[in-house]
This record gives sequence, structure tokens and C-alpha cells, in this order.
Amino acid sequence: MSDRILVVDDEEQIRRALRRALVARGYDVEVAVDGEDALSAFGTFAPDVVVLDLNMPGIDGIEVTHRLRSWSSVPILVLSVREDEADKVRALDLGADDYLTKPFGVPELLARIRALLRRSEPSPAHTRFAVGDVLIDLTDRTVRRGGAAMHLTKTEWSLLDALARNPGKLLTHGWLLHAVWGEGYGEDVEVLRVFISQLRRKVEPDPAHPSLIITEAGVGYRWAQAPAG
Amino acid sequence: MSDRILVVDDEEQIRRALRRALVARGYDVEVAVDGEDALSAFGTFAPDVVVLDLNMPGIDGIEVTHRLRSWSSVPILVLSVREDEADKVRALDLGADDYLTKPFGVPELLARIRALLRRSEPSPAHTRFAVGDVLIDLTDRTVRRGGAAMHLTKTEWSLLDALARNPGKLLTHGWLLHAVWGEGYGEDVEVLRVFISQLRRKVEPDPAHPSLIITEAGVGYRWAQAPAG
DNA sequence: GGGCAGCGTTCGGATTCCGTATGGGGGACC
DNA sequence: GGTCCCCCATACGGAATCCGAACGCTGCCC
Repeated sequence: MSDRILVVDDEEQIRRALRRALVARGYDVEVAVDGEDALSAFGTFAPDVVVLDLNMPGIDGIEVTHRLRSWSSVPILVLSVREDEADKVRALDLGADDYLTKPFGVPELLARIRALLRRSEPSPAHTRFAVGDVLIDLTDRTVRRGGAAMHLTKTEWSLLDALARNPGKLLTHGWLLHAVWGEGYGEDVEVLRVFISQLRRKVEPDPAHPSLIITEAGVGYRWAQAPAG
Repeated sequence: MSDRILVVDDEEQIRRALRRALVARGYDVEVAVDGEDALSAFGTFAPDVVVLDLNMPGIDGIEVTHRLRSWSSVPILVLSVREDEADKVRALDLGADDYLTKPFGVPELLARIRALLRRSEPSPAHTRFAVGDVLIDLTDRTVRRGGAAMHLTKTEWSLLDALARNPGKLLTHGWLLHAVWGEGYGEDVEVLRVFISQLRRKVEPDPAHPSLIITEAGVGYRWAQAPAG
């Protein structure tokens, strides 16, 4: 049973290239030429991943992301051009999972799709993580490193929780600020940086070279680890 | 014998999707459309896990959690939307075990249900603790330090019991207040502090430097010791 | 090479939160 | 009615936490 991928782009050339590359790779591919087309194709095709161009006439990628997210958690990989940085962030805020900037290489696209598929595979339990000698339990709210219990403050835990419950997903500054500090903390990225730093010190096997909390410059952060036993 | 799951949600679409996914996975599933329905279904169906939407008309998820917890310890998995952060926290305070934010993926739901089932497997019923020269037995309701029996009042016992039966787990102020004082004591953390202090004096090897009852500032307390003997 | 933008880290004052002493009030029991 | 015990409201010194500000670093663009 091969994985199903819905490709949404208004440029004929790109649709053809992506379809060819993905089919060659063994995926089951459907294409849509605009937003409306995408939404109806989504219903009948039930894809495992959506590759979505942002810049389209009519219902654009932002709007498609918004509508899909109101009832589906299908992984969404967003395509944008370098000039549309703001749109990219907006799509991620609305729940897109990752992005690629045009032009991009096919190997990179494939790698990102694999990552998204891997993330949605059933795993033993999305409630515990193990990395090096660090062990995290989301239900007990415990973090141990090498057996010793680490103490996380309320805010640190809230941040860790927000990250770890969305493994692999790129979370924007704005999204994290809202998730941890609630309304009214707008775009105060400084505070976020301070707590990311503190959290890394307590949770990363090697805080100087983060392997768990990955920074995505100009956009946000990403929890890199898949849950484990 | 398959595990029994009660799904409570007022949206027809979600009920159907969850039922299908869970039945396909081999679970025995019953659905309820609102709070009242859920409470009566709980009595006849006796589920091993409850999946409970928070936002419902009439008796909502918070209230259902509250009522279930007054006489059952069935694992409760709460579903909420990201905007209802406060409701989520309240449900956890009242005894819900985990939460998922809508929209979520089916694999993630399955993983969390498995985690809850695993967690509720027959616990060793360990009810004895030894730390330093202090010996605690929850079944006999005795505490000895260096051979001498200590006397605990009713409330102190209740608090000790609530803590020690959840070793390692962070228990919020709200949860503890509800567990020990029942309804109506809302968020009166002051009382809790007084009794924690008294309990420490009787139970901690060195009350000035707690090793058993760990305080989590702004959140709650945690019983740090694993059961022994 | 200089300027700039984004990032990580440290420091410390303001604020919130905590532990504990104290005592009033009420119920149980004699 | 008296005594004892327990609950819990209050007060206050001290500890923990938050988060704004400052600084140095890196990579990028002109």
C-alpha cells in the first residue's frame, strides 16, 4: 500500500515535474490546479500528505491551509517563493507543518515528505521521549537525565509540552508565544529565546549543539525527536 | 477480550470517524452524543478508557470529568481546541489523564490510548515506602520514624494518600484540593500549603529539606519516592 | 570589510509564590 | 461545661520565578 500525495500548484510545469518525481519514487499522486480543486480532491483522494503552493489565483494556499486545518490534521508541506516570506509564516501559523522555498531540489522535497510520513506513523506512545540519557514523560510531567530528576518551571514545561506534542512540525514564534503565554504576548521573540535557551540547558544532551530543539532562523523552532517507547 | 472505549463528542462527523478508526483497531467502542448520554453510557458499558470532548452543549466535558472522577478512576483522554487552554487545565486538575488538541491525527489518538491502557494495567499496589528512618504503610495507615509511631490526622492522611498513590506524577494544586477537600474548595492554595507543611514535619526525614514531597512552584506538588517493599 | 539582522546567553530587579508560626473557632468526648 | 484536638484563616520573611535589557556571536548583503 503506497502513500498518497496530493500536489497543488497552478503551474503546469511544476505539477508535471513533481508528479513524475513522486510517481517514480512509488507514491500514489493526485494533482490539483487551484484551491477549489484541491479541496474537492482532498475529499475523494484522502491523501497522506499535501504539497501545497501558496501563490495561486482564487482560493490561495493560505486559505486552503486554513480550511483543511479546521477538520483535518493531514501533514501539509507548503511551497513558496523567497519573496513571500510573510505568507510562509502565515501558513505555518495556521497549521502547515513545514515549508520549502522555490526553487528547490527534488531530493530535498522527497526527504521532507518522508519526514512528514514518518511522523504520522503509529508509534508506541506519543507521551514519552528518550534521547541520549534524557527521558521525558508528558503525562507525569517528568524529565530525567541519567536517572536524576530535572526540575522544570511552569513556563519551561509549558514550552516543552507545546514543542513535544508536535514532533517534527515547524512551530512559528507567534504560535509558540500564543501556546505558552496566551494572548497579548504578540511577537515578543526575546522572551521566547530566553526560555528556549533555559530549556535546552535542562533537556538537551549537549546544549551547545541542540539536537532536540532545532531553530529555524526567522521562523520558529522544531522538536526534532520522534516519540519512543 | 478487547479493551472498551467510550467516545463522547457532540459532532456527528467526529463520532463516526473515531468509531471507525477504533473499531478497525480491534477496540470495543460505544459512543455518546453529550454529557448526560456519556454518564449513563458509562454505567452500562464500563469502558477502560473515555475519550471526551470538552466543548459540548448541556453537561460539558469539564462537568463529566468532575462527576466521573467522584467515583471512578477510569483513564480520561480529553479533546480540546487550542483556544480553550483554560478548560484543558481545569479538566486536568479535575483528574483527566491526558489531552489532545483538535485537529489531531488518528495515529496519535491511538498511541495515546495505548499509553493510557498500559498505564492503567494492574499496578503492583505498592503501598509501602521507606526513606531514611521513616516507614510509611498506606494500607495499615501507619507511619513510623525510628520505630516510634507517628499520629496523622484524617486530612493529613488523605493528603499523604493522594500524593503517594501517584508516585512521580506532578499533581496540581487544583487536583490535590479536589482529591482531599472535595468540591467547593476551589483554588484555596493556602490551606494546602499549611497541610503540606504539617505533613512534611511528620513524614520527611529532614523537613527543612524535603526529599519526599517536592514542590513545583506555581503548579503543585510531587511525591518523589518510588514505592519499596 | 562594514553594517545589519537574528540568535544565544547572562544578569539581576520586580514580582509572585512558598513555608511556617500563630491563634480563633468548632466539634467530640468526658 | 470543660478540655482536647483538629481545621483552616491570616501574616510575614524568604525563596523561586519571570522577563526586560545588554552583550557577543554568526552569517548575509551591500
